[in-house]
Amino acid sequence: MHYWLMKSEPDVFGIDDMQAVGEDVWDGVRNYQARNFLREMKQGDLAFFYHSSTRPPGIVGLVEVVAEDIVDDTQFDPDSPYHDPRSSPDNPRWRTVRVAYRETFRHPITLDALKATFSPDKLLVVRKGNRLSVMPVAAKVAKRLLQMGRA
DNA sequence: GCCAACGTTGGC
DNA sequence: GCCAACGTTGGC
Repeated sequence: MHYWLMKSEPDVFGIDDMQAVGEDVWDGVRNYQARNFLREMKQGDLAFFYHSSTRPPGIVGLVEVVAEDIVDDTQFDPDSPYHDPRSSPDNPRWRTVRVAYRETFRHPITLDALKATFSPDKLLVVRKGNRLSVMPVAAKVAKRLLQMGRA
């Protein structure tokens, strides 16, 4: 079982939306490095839900991977902001996972707290200039994050 | 709203 | 294959 971190803008889709829908396809990722991490995800993996482009940014909850290797249909939708005209249904360029809401942390972990607790080589999201929207989290770090969030 | 960081595109 | 221009992310 592996841990991950996934970013979302609460103005677009936040942890409350995640809780409301219960389950959702994590669509809209259009970065190859992030997609490669999505491809590595397995059913049962847990992902920290991170709010970006908000004040304060930080980890707010937890979701679980419930289905692997899902085609992101928004790539074929001309009306979608995630439309990719160069991807073909025969060979979809963007695949993702389906996730289910698990919990909202009693104590959201702000980016400031993350920076104070973890060095950039331990937790990628605190690295300056990091723009990855999906990234792995080491088990040891994940355990600590769960403690902090649930405290 | 600004701007640093950095991924992508396209001309050559 | 290089690299300048451009677009996007995301913290502040």
